[in-house]
Amino acid sequence: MTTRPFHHGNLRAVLLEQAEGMLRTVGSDGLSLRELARQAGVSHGAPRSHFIDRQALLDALAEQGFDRLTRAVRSAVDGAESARVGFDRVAQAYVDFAIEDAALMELMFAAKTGARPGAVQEAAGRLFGALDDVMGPSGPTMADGARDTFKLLFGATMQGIAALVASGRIARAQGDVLVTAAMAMLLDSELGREVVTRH
Amino acid sequence: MTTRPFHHGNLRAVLLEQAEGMLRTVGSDGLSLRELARQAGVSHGAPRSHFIDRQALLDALAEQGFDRLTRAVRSAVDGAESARVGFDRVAQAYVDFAIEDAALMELMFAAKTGARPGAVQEAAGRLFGALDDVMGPSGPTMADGARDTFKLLFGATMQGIAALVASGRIARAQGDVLVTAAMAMLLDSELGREVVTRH
DNA sequence: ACCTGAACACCGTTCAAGT
DNA sequence: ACCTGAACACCGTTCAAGT
Repeated sequence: MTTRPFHHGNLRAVLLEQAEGMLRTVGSDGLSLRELARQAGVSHGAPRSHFIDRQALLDALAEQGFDRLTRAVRSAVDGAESARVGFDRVAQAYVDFAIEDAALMELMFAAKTGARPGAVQEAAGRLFGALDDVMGPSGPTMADGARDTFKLLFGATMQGIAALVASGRIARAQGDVLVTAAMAMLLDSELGREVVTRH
Repeated sequence: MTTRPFHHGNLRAVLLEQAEGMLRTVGSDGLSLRELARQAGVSHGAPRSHFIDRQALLDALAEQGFDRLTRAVRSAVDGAESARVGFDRVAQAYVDFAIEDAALMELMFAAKTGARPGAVQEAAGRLFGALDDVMGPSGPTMADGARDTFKLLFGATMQGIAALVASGRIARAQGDVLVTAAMAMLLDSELGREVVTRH
């Protein structure tokens, strides 16, 4: 038998997994390092070996969140027969994620009081990059930055809709209506028709 | 002379004003009731007479924020010669507010872990109502809910753009580009042309 | 009605010490 | 390299007591 049951070299991963669950139940305000350590069966000082402070844990959670959302986006794109269907599925995956893990989403897009570490920004960049795959190849006459504008507008709109649902301001069903309306608006716009090519 | 310099019957207002400033510098995580009491020159138990707990103070801040944003929206609409100009000005005011007071904006649209008190939801409703004034009178052939869909989409998009800027993901200038693109998209869309009448 | 101040449980962070 | 456990300063909340 061993006095260190499972967390032998993987305490960091265990803490992150537990923290993600705790985030869903008590929110980021209620997330406590000491409680996390207790649940993991280690001393309250143990997390220090993996996260320099509480903010470092929150940043790691945000980074992990971006990577998970990126995977969800990629998987939504896979097998979509057109850019239009791909975008509709990505939009739904995006909003689903943001509602299911509202506190995590807030962490990912939180206003930076201090400077954000590079790892989080890079993970955000990977999400941004995944959206390229939905848009198809870049056209020859495409204006500089038009694709970026479209991608950012897409992300901003989905995140805004999800925030309305997560805050209880509107019902989930109305959120779906907004997603449909937003996608029609985005894809049928001049910018959308210029930028989203078929594939 | 008096031992209670200024806070005599208005401690609540003083605490709220200080808290709003504190929110800008340290964020909502760093907002401490005891520090607030210290700055106001009262004992650490004094805030309890006005806010039952920390969450009650945060809710009061959110409510106050909605009312201030509502005033900003109303003032942006005043004197606008057309719905189009009105919406452009409202959009700018909205994003300005959200960037200047990013932490407050997060509080206003935060995911509800517990139930939100009615006062906050009502203040949010007043903001929503102010947007009606920008849209002009409702047309006779207008589909049910189309106006609501448009208003919500407008708010969601602006909030999403502001979150991208506030989180340092994009620069302020790029945020302005997104606002312009979003307004063109919204107003030129089928929904927009149906819903925004001239006045 | 509003504020004081002691008391309590909890927290994040630091750090010397162990393995 | 990773974890323990004491120590410290700080916090939210409660509550009897004062005015």
